[in-house]
Amino acid sequence: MFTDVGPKKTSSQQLIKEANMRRIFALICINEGISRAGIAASTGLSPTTVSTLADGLISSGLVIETGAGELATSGRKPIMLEVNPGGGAIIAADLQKNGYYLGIFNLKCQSLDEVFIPLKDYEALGSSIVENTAILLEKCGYGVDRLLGICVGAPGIIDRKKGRVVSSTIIPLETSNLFYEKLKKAFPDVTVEIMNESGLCAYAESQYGAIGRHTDNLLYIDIHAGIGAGIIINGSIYEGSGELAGEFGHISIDLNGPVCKCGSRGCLEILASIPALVANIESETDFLKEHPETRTEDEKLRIIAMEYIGKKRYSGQIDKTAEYIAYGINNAINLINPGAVVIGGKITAMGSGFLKKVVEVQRRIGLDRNRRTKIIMSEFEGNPVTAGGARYIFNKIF
Amino acid sequence: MFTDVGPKKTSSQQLIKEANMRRIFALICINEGISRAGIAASTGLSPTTVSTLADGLISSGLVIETGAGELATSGRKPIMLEVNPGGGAIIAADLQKNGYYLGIFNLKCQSLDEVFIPLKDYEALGSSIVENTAILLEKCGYGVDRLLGICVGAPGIIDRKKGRVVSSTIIPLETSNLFYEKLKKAFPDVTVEIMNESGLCAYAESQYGAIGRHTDNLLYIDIHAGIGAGIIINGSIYEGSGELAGEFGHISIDLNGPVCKCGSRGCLEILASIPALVANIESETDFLKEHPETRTEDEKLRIIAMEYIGKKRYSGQIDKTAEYIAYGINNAINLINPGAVVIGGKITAMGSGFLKKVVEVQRRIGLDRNRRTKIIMSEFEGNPVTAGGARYIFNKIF
DNA sequence: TTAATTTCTCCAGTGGCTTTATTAATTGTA
DNA sequence: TACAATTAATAAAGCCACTGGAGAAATTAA
Repeated sequence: MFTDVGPKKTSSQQLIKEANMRRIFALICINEGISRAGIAASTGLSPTTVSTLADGLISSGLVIETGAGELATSGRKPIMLEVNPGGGAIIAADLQKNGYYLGIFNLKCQSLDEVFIPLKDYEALGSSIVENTAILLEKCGYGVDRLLGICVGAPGIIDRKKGRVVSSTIIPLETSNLFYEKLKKAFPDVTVEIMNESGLCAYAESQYGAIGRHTDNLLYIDIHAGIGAGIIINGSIYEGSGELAGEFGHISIDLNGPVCKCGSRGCLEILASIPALVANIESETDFLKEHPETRTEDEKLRIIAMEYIGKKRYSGQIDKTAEYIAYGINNAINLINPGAVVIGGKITAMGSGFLKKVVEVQRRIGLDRNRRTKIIMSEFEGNPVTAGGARYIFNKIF
Repeated sequence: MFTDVGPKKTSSQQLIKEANMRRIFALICINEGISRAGIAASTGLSPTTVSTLADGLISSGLVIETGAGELATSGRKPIMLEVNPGGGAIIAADLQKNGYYLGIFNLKCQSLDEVFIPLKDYEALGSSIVENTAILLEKCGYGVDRLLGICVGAPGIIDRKKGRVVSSTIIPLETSNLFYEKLKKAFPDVTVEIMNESGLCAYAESQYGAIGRHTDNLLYIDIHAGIGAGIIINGSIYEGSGELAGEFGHISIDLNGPVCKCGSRGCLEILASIPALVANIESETDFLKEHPETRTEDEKLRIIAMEYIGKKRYSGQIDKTAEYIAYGINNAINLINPGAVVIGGKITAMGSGFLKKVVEVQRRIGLDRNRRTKIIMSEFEGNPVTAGGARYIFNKIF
């Protein structure tokens, strides 16, 4: 996007120009409405340079002039520059058990639309995304040439270099599934990334979250059937040396605890996942007697949450889960000392009572100095996977 | 060091020049003996530019020509460029209980000398370092103007911005101790950094270690009276949002375990530190009967290690310690998935038998895919704190 | 209408990099 | 020994992104 500006130049000069262009564009992104003069003052670049580069951004369609801005004192009114929302579109997918969400975002990373596409056969994932990307683009008035990137968020272990889901307990995606290649082939000039969903949630929190925005290092804990984590280090998604970081569910907090399928004992996943919580409640309370009908886990969770929030029922089991999670979080804080820990996933159905218990336990067992880390529940509006994915693509390009 | 090259220039061009100079210098550092032509081929810069910048490096004393190099085919022999070891000196301190080590390193980060300075009164730390820095510089033939930086490695919690040791159980350094200010005042043009010792050990392993060199993410576990950790993420020392990362000792692996002074239960520090190991052996074996004389912990550890390595005694307690550490390491691997975990500190006295047990347990309890992380014992020759500190300063400057 | 002020643009100049050409040094061969 | 071939390093000329100052454009206040 930034490389087709002007004729061939010597590499280093081109580099400078591109870097300055990025700086200017970033400023325009952050400040909704800023003048050329404002950019010059803020960057230290000369007004001349800013004018030249801004004109380049305008002619490439990324930026538009939005008329005269207000000025406190006298003088010529500034011409305000803003990101051109229609200048480009980003597509983000969120793979689920029986299909996927597909969202379209404008250049301001605002969600324009999001649909759920049911999938019977995951073999067809690639071609399905290709089709529905075209549909969404058309629906929102974008030509295919305006597509900037596609991000696919998936549960499980990702091999980003090969663009594959290596293993996942949730979606039936074989290692051999070539949906990444299909996307690259259909949209050759476009950035395509496969990312772990927890990482994208973490990224969404770190970019948009009221708390997350203010820290460089953040841990997002995703509690559902499994327990995963997304880690933000120095503002970027951290994936570890083998793209395996964030296996929060297999942190052990009880080496004498129950045996986990991973070979260890007392893992959080076996103690504090949603299935573990439901199983505890079923075996220790009258839940099954009161609700004898066969139900899905989601339905059970809904009932449990309702009765917990309304009548404080099952608080023994839920508090216990909170304690386990607090031990896990405290271990993570001791190791990586993030500025914030965000709890997300289905467990958020339990509401603030659950969070309160987690915080209470962590404050009790944590070192004094580690109590500064904020522990909150995700309050993200919309789908954090697609929002994080779109933002990730955006920041990768610009 | 790089800023006084030539007259005033426009900012962006100056930036490019400096960046290219750094690139060239880095290449000369890595390749012992490289020609201007070789640099041009390797960087993609033009021969002319390389010549100009190399001349700048030579005239600033950082680089020297070391005569003609060998050439396979015919043609003019290249003039080899190398780092000028005498071009600068770096001083690194390693604070201990009763004094500190002070090492001097040349521009190739090679250790020239290292001395132990006993200290009765820690109030005098700053002036003592100033004095002994001058002595070491003179001893090695450096003028004071050749000093590039000083790194002080300290146990405990560091506030790097203020240059203070915030809390340490090992050395009696009050928060009010102004040794950082003293150093800055005595050597105003010089980079001065206070760093956590575990972080510096980790850095030394990641820069020089046979295994550590090959991974971007590394965990160094320092087991002595406490258990700390140094974390390398993307090749840099990671300190967390509050400079508190690496509190490995307070990771809990048994929420029903013994109460720790931190308020939690089953922390590694209370289960697997050197004092814990010695206490276990004293209470569960005949150690005290056989060695009734009062001894220091270090002496006890020496005896235990000797008998463990020679006669496999105390292997019950030592294996248990290894198991605890393995659980801690496995938790860390699950969370941050480093390429390597290096075990250091006094526990290394136990030799390869201890390491073997740690690896065995981690391999048993770890996820298949997490068994790829290498777990090794530190085999660093010399003092990793000063070596890591010197290297840290070097990489910060260049 | 004029002065003052602020925004934006045009023009000449600076400096770091590149390309092309030249000089320097070495090997191989007649 | 002379000379071509080859590689390394330097010199000269030109390119281009940025800067600073002059000036045009637009707006407010007097």
